[in-house]
Amino acid sequence: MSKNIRTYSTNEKLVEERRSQIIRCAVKLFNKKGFDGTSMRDIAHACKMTSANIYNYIEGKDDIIRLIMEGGHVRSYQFIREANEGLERLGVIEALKNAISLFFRHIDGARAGVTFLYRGIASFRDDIRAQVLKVEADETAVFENILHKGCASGEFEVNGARLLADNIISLGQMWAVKHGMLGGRYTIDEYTRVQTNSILRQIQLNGKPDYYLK
Amino acid sequence: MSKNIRTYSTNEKLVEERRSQIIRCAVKLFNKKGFDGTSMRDIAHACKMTSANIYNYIEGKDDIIRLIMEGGHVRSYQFIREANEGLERLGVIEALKNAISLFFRHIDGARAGVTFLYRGIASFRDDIRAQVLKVEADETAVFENILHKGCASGEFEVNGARLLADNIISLGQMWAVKHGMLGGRYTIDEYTRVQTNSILRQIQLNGKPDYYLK
Amino acid sequence: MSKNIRTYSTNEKLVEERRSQIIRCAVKLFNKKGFDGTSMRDIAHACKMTSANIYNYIEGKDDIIRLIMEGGHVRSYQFIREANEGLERLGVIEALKNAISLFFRHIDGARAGVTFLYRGIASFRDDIRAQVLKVEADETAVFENILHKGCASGEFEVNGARLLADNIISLGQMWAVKHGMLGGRYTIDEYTRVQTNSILRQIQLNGKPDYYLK
Amino acid sequence: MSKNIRTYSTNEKLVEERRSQIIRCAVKLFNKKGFDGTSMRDIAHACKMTSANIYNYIEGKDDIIRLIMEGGHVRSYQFIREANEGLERLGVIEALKNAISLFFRHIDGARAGVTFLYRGIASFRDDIRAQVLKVEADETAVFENILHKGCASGEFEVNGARLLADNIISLGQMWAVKHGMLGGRYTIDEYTRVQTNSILRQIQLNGKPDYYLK
DNA sequence: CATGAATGAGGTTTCATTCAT
DNA sequence: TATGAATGAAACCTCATTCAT
Repeated sequence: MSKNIRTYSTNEKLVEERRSQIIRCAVKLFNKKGFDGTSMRDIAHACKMTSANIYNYIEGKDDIIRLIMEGGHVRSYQFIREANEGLERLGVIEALKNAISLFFRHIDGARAGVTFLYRGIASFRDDIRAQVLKVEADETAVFENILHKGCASGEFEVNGARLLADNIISLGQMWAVKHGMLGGRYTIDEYTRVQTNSILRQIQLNGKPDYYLK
Repeated sequence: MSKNIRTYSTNEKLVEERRSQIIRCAVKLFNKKGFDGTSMRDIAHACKMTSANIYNYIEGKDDIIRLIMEGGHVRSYQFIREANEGLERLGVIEALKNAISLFFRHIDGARAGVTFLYRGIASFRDDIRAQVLKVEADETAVFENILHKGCASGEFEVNGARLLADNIISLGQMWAVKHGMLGGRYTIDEYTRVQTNSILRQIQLNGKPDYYLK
Repeated sequence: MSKNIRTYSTNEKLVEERRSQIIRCAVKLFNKKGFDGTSMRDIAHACKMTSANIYNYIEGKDDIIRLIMEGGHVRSYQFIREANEGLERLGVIEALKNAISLFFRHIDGARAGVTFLYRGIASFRDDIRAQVLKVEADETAVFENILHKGCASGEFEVNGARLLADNIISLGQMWAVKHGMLGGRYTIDEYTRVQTNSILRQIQLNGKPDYYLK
Repeated sequence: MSKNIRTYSTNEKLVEERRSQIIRCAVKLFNKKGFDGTSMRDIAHACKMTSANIYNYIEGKDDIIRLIMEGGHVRSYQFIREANEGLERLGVIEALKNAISLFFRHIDGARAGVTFLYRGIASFRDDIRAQVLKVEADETAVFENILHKGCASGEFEVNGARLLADNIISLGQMWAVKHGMLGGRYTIDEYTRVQTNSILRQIQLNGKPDYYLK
């Protein structure tokens, strides 16, 4: 439970439960109608509470953004941890494939939140925006790191590791943001496989162009 | 001038001028605070009119979205025309490079509008959303078409032409949406060159992996 | 309580109470300054609510017209029922006198509402206007019916029953609309008696011109 | 031309012409949408002027009410003059019939204006309302006067001459206000004849109940 | 004389939030 | 803990009116 948001309840369990209820409903509505286009009444209605009651669990509408963000960050850092762990365990090629898979699955599990953060970021308050960007940078660093390591070992040949890392992140976000279109054509696993192939092609494994493709 | 939006002015020149003024200011504000988070007063203040006067040139706030969209579409279809023209004139590889370059420059010339449309699309009214998606689909088709042609002639080897086309579009949008970050690291020309290389690598020109890279 | 108008309150009693409060104040203001000349703030001020709170009980300003109308219609149909009942019980002459008396008292009990509806009718939305006219037609039919019956039985001699019925209705409305002038000269009972005499004189009871006058 | 309303024009002819144009259009709109529901733009549009230009001929929107009223008064006093003249020339019965006929035709010739004044009167400024009521009182006095004279000479037997006079006025106004309904059933001449008969029946010409009916 | 552009004031309505219960 | 009533502030938009041309 975020300790930084005022509560009138002392029952942590309940606070947790209500907040997740609020966030779940709010995110959906925000994605449909925008943050300012969604009223507290809308949210209250969607999560079967009264709007007055919502204020027992958050201080104000803006807190919902923070909660969504924090939820996303927990997942993000879990992804980062697991990906880095993989890098220790596996060779760079496998580590990259592993990281991509983890990342895309992480995104897929939080599509609504990712979409909201991605779309809304420009209009968030400065401190919130900074935090979101920080996490995105940390995620990007995971990939950049793997790419650098691959280059150092001669296994990859990349020019512009940072940008390729950015691209990978964007492909993930694209899955969330454009899911309306993509979701009809691919499952997350197919999407992961095809995009992984494309990425691997870009790291220019001369002479062994296809062995890594399943 | 969009003939479909009510005006109380009869001076076409002025209407054009005021509308572009309105749009220019509005887009910036929308990107900063979101559509619903931006008030007509904000816009009026930004473009040094009274909010009452704005209503001499548009019917309502929603029209601003339409105007932004229409402006974007004119540019989009110009890109489509030029890219298709290139495809007739040039070989597929050059045609692809040409299309990418045109597309990225098109995006760069309308970054604010693209960002707004891209971010806000989910919350637009159905008819507007449909139009925006239609144009995006037409843009995507340009790339898909080139890729198919290259595959047919044996010059490309792509699996998943449609998705690669989607990716290219997304890379363009990324330049607009993440310009805050990317703009500091690359000029549009550098960005174009690096991404073009990455894309070309993905079309798997076996045996001639680098001749096309400048 | 009108079930067709949106409320954010769940307390029916309160809704009833607030709505009647709103209507009572609104009608007075409408008659003084016209519908469009009266602002929601005016109304709110008059009934000691905030204008925002009014919207907990009605959907919009137009609903006030509907509520006024519906209140009037309940009374109108009560008059119609009672008058028709009288026609079954009494001879035509007594039935006519009874109906006039009932009608005038009905009008007197809702003077403000009648005045508003009568004056404003031309500018109401089509559906509302149609309803008001329908009720007025039903009221007129009551008198026309009595007059026809009297003619059939030979007790009355009227040429133009329908117009005489219209006239009776108008005399009633006149009591409401011109009450500023008439109210100083007559009580409703006096007004009723004098007008009843005039009406009875018009039905031409040959040979017995005065026996029915008290 | 009303000398009391500011003009920027010195061409009396033009002022007269423009004002009558304005009034003619405004009255129609007022009756359809109410005074406050009609915008200057509406009026300007209806009389093919610009709203700015209207202000060359009147000081403000309220002046239109005054102009309508003044136009009506000219006609009213013409009616009063002619009716009184008739009373000198004719016997009371003929004078009454003459006055009714004149009055109804007067109303018919200015239906829109009468309707507007009748409906709007309650919301006019005090001085305007006073003037309208004054004229109505003068009109009423014409009939009251005839009725008194007829009673004095023994030709009439009326109890409540003033109220009967009021009724006659109301019947005339009814022709204007309810013309939508009545106009379909009667011409003004038929309406006049039937109502005249009804009125004459009320003055109780014992023994000669019908000789005056055509 | 007539016009089009412009605006301050004010209209209706919504909303985030509070508070007594 | 949860609720329903209430509200100040602000949103979009319209209008009567002015003024330079």
